[in-house]
Amino acid sequence: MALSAHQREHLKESLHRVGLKPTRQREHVFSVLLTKRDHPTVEEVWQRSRTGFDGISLATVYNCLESFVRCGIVRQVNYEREPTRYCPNLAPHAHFKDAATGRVYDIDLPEPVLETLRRLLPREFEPEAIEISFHGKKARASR
Amino acid sequence: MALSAHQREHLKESLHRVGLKPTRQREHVFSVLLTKRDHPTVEEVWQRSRTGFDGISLATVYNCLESFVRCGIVRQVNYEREPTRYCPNLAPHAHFKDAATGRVYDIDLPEPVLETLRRLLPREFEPEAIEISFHGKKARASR
DNA sequence: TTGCAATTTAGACTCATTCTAATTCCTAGG
DNA sequence: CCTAGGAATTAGAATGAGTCTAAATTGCAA
Ligand SMILES: [Mn+2]
Ligand SMILES: [Mn+2]
Ligand SMILES: [Zn+2]
Ligand SMILES: [Zn+2]
Repeated sequence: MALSAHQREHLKESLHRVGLKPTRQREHVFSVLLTKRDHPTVEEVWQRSRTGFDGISLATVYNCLESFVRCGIVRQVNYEREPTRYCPNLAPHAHFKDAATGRVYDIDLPEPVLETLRRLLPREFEPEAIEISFHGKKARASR
Repeated sequence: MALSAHQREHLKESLHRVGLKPTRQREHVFSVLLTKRDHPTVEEVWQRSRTGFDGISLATVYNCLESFVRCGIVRQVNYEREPTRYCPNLAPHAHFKDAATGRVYDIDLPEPVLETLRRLLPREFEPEAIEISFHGKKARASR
């Protein structure tokens, strides 16, 4: 799936802010991330990218994803020491990993909850990032 | 520092529950974890263990720590893909990693806060574990 | 056109962790 | 005491996600 004009602009501008250029590879890999928002690993992004962009190298996928993280439009998600996953959801959210399928879901994080967490810290701690990960079972049901 | 009778008993019983035996190496490595509670990596645990138990191997330190995790008396702490750290604090707590020093601190987690977090999950999600990690700066002060 | 810097690429490399297979330890039974 | 057998320990090899290197390729701007 190709990027919309709006998405392409978002990417271009974000990259530009950190001195990087939009390239064919970056646009394609970004569109792959947006198309199926299931927190893919680098290998998965690579496999998906190869259909629609043959010859793209694994190294380039690593590089593209690193660029996106650097310019703040993608987050890395780590569970234990498994391969890093990538998430283009820019809203504050936690992650839930289903033990049965390995799939990772986004969980919305309201600002008041974040504030509650920040208040747990003694005065001398100045947090720059908070990461919340759930792990458990997801029952079949709804949606 | 040697284990107290109470600590030795705790270790013995915990290992026993999962079919493992207390050994000289396990007791020593466990005492190392309790002596300086700064979330050491395996390498650090190994270095500390070697004074007081010469000849203990890195493989054994890996094995001991895995045993402790398996029987529930030690937690693994991961930040990004850095080497795994180990924590013998059994109370529910989050972690704060100081960007300047790399040191990891325990942050107490009151049950009501955990409950608030669990309530963020849609009905079909059944969490078994919640992990909360802060990252930021810690100002000099207090203590 | 040409020149140049950024990007892409293949493949080598790193290093935390896991695995393997050989030794050592412990202890229950004789 | 002895000894057999299972558990634990050990050194070193293997694994694999991620990083690095150095050589092509690309895309612009002069
Ligand atoms: Mn983690
Ligand atoms: Mn993490
Ligand atoms: Zn996400
Ligand atoms: Zn801790």
